[in-house]
Amino acid sequence: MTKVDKIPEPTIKRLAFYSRPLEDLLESGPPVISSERLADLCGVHPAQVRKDLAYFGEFGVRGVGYDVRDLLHEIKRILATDKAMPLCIVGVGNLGTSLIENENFRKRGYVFKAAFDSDPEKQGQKLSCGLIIEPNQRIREVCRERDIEIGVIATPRHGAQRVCNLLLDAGVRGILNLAPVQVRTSGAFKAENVDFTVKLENLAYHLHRLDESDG
Amino acid sequence: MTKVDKIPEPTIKRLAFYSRPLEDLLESGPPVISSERLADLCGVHPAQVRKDLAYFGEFGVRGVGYDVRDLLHEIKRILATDKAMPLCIVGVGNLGTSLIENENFRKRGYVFKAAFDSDPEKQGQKLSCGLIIEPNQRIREVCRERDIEIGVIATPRHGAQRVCNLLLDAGVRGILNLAPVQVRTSGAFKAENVDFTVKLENLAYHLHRLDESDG
DNA sequence: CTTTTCATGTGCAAAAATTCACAATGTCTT
DNA sequence: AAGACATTGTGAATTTTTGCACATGAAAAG
Repeated sequence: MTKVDKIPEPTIKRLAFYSRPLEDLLESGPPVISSERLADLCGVHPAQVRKDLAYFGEFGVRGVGYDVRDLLHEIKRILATDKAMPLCIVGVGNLGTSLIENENFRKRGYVFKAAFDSDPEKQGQKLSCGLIIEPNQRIREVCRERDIEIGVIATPRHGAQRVCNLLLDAGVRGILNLAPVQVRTSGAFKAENVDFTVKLENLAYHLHRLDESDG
Repeated sequence: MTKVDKIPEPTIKRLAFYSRPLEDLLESGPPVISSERLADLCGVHPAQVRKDLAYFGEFGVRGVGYDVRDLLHEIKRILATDKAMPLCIVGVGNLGTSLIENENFRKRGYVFKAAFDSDPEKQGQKLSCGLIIEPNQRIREVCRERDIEIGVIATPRHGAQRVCNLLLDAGVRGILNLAPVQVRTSGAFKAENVDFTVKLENLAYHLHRLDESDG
């Protein structure tokens, strides 16, 4: 299907970037876009855009550019966001709630099918989306029942690895971890860690560096 | 101060990773750690750890390893998390609230000094941390007054770039953007974008790929 | 005091990712 | 129908990042 076996990881990340402005253009914008313009909208190099897309086929027309509708469709197919993907969340605090209610998740086919929390106070509560908060003990049973594919961890830091293990044991194949630890998975299971503070520390480093080189 | 002028960007990211297990070890664990063990805890290669650290000095003792306390201290100094860093947040929804109340931010010296929202309903409300939600029109005035260094954007997608411009105009030097767009900055200003759905799409791609190669 | 042990720090090689530069190839104009 | 023009797709060059392999140096043991 694809030209090479191994697609670079950064390419996958950028495909998701590319889809954002394409969605806007689809609603209001010219029906065709050049690699130069798309690159500019995403803050990357035009050749990068072309090379990234070329891994998966020849989607463009020389001298013209890429058809916005077609390209978006292709990217969604590649990233498998054209199908519904059942998720569950563990940890229904502020962060968890904001994810469950997040528009962008639903819009891309990510549907929360279950919510868990270890706090007995919260268990049994009904969320705005209709889900009932279940105790962590039921992770295994419920995930198998509802064919959950991806587990989202929004617990405090110290519970995260334990929850991760529970989820993998429950047949979940991927983990999105928002607790500030690197959770570890074995074998074919994949975990993505999102850590806001890492990004902040990055900013702080660069700001601080500027100060030093100035003074 | 440092051995080379240009420190690789991935190195900075990893320094933040390294600090996580070090904080745990500081509380309960051996006072010394080898690059091998630290690498293992962070899921990277041991030589990578050594090389990353070596950019900033010789922190280890040959034949022994790194003193946990010293190393953590050095990393915090490098990342400038040893000083308080004044933040503001724009967009006090679920996500915004969860950030303001986030323990890890405070623990690393990131203090929210102002909160803004464009919704008149929210303006004037008092948050649990004591801050009063201000209208976006006051961003310029308040940020200058309180010497805000970094602005966190937790608005819906479409307002993000406008808010970013407001913040930069208000003298903020870095942006942490949590809306699913790439916000653009000019000159010395730096923006970090955090997009959960990008990570999910990454997971989805890999899961889907496994399916295909199986069947 | 010498030897052994162990893990760091680092020059160098390999791998990965990015960018360049241009041939290929489509559309538009006349 | 032919030439001008624009933009893709891609091999080659460059840059960046990672990993190897070993000399180096500190501590512990004999």
